[in-house]
Amino acid sequence: MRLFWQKGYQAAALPDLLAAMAISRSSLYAAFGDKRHLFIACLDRFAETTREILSRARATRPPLAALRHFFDRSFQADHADAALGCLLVSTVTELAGVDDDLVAIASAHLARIETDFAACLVAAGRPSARAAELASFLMLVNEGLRVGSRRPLPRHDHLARIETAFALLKDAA
Amino acid sequence: MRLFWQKGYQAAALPDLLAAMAISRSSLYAAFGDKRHLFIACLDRFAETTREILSRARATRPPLAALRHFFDRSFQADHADAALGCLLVSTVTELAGVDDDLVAIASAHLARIETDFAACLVAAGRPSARAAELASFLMLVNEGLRVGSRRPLPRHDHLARIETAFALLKDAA
DNA sequence: GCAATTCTGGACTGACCGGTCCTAAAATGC
DNA sequence: GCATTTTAGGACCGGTCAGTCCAGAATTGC
Repeated sequence: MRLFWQKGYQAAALPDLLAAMAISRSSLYAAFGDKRHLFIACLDRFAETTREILSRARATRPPLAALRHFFDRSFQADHADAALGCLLVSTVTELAGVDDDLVAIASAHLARIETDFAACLVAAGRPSARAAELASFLMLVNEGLRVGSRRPLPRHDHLARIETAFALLKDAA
Repeated sequence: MRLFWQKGYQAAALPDLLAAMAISRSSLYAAFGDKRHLFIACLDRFAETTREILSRARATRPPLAALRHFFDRSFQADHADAALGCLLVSTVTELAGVDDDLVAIASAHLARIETDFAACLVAAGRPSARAAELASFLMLVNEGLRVGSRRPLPRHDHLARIETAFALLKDAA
């Protein structure tokens, strides 16, 4: 999963995947069928762990703080995956027009995450229509941040972007 | 350029490119050297035409309306390129970790566009520090919208996202 | 209208891709 | 501890990739 995350679907070659998984070709094909189905399994797993980040944050924080934590977490100094962005977002941009079925899967996962955002906002007292609108905006911010995190910008810029986005959100909410 | 825009760098195969350009292999190699340099030429051209959209809008509109037009334009009903997103954004996500030199080129173009945003905001009376901050936010919105436009969502959702983002921006500005 | 030059088309190459297959090793059941 | 079943390893396959090359067509200069 990490290799797909770093390199994208197309650029992750089978020999690299095998080395990363420390198994042989036939084992991979026996377990997953082909590269594409392995990738789908990675998309599912990525979405699951991503949603867990938010749900775990909600267990220990008020709803809005949990949301903020969700965005901050990826950019913490000790976080090695900060520059990798989001596998789902990268998949959408890499494979749109190339493999639209995979894009549909990734997009559906993003939609579920957006629903989680909305649930968070409802828990924070927003009416459901407004929560949906703001959740859509948060997903927009998420997509933008994940693209931005793959750009060679100073770390401070990334953090400032989150800060500005949440400042605007706070003013409006 | 349109083919790279639709399919991305890796998935745009040379035979497809030749067909789209209606020239032969040797002509392409004589003119551009290789696929990679052709792609760089496309990145430059894309950035140039993108910046012209904003500069032309500024010639006939007040600064903030020009900015809004820049974002609206891509999603107009008659616009065939609406679902293609942004070649620079797609390049960043597709090639980060694969060809970081190309990512640096695309990222530098995005930075120039962000500077154009900031100039717009300064012309609208914002102090330069605030203009830079909001321009960074607009670039975040741009990156998010261009990702989103490659997702199979109803057209209305895309328009609503622009609406929400600008509503938040207006409240804060 | 001829000759020198430039440009074009398409066959060709080596490399690498994803996927298959067969053999050998390991694990399991008894 | 042996026989059977399951799993792993790596050689092998056709296909496609980006890039090269040469012969023939078009263009240019005069």
